[in-house]
Amino acid sequence: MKLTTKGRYAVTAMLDLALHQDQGPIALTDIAARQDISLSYLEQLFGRLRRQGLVNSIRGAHGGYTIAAELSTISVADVVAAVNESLDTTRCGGAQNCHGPHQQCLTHDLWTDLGEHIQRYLQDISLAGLVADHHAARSAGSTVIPLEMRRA
Amino acid sequence: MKLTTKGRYAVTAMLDLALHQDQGPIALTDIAARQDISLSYLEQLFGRLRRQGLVNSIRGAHGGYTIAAELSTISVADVVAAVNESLDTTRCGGAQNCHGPHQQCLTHDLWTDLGEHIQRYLQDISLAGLVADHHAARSAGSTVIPLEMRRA
DNA sequence: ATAATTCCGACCAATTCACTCAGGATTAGA
DNA sequence: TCTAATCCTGAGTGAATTGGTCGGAATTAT
Repeated sequence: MKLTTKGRYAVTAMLDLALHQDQGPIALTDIAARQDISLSYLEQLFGRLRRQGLVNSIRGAHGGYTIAAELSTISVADVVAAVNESLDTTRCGGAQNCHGPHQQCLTHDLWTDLGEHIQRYLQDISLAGLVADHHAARSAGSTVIPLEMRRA
Repeated sequence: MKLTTKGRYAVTAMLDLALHQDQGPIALTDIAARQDISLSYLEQLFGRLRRQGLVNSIRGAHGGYTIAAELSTISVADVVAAVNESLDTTRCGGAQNCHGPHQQCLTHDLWTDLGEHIQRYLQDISLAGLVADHHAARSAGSTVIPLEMRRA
């Protein structure tokens, strides 16, 4: 589970798509404009998202992308994994390279445990959850200012 | 909190150092041989660890490195942070770049929350804990074979 | 003196990130 | 049928990072 801005771009774009999915297929140019991400880069990311089955594409004029499943069934972990493609975790596949006095095995366990920890964390957050959070923040913003926004 | 093999090398080396600290200053050549890490690379890593105050160095013949504090007070997070040096987290420092409809703010919170999550996880694991785990695994190995080792 | 070390800085190949560019394929609408 | 919008593909690019290598200087025990 690699954590870079690449994954964050993908999640941001998927969230944008989820928030506008009632308007039919959404073109990448719209997402690029709203989220300030380069169109060509979005095309790369959505190529992977499509190949992983997270989105459907409609080509041609008035085409665009739609989300391919229920928002509650797509987790942030799915999106990140889709664009990263090689969650090689520890590059010491299995028991390999854990020679001699088992010292490398110990840190090996440490990192794999951490990896699973992160995986679980991101697996428990679905697009539906992000959408709900967003709407809650928006509606709360009109009456009560959320804690996180008071400082800024 | 960046998670690469660089941090894992550092933690592995620090654990090796902790396991041999009763033998006085440990030379990097020893750690390099035991852990199969390039000596020059270890020199880079220990340069940072020293500048961060995690280890002490003794120069000259029979020199080497010692751990600069109680093993229980040094966490894995400390070691990883020491060699990574720039935990820029989100590169959108604070409220910057979170414009318009707060959509970027939402994913921003998501990633900062995750970062804190990982930070807490690694902060709770000390070198003393790793050493204890290692000794537990070793002593258990002499009588009962641990589950992870039955397959290999 | 000599050998063992830490230190330091330069350099390097491979990879990844974030992005650009050019163009082809497909389709709705005029 | 033409045109514009859009997806799709692949190639290339500059900057940064990783994981080193190399050469040599400084320090110190023997």
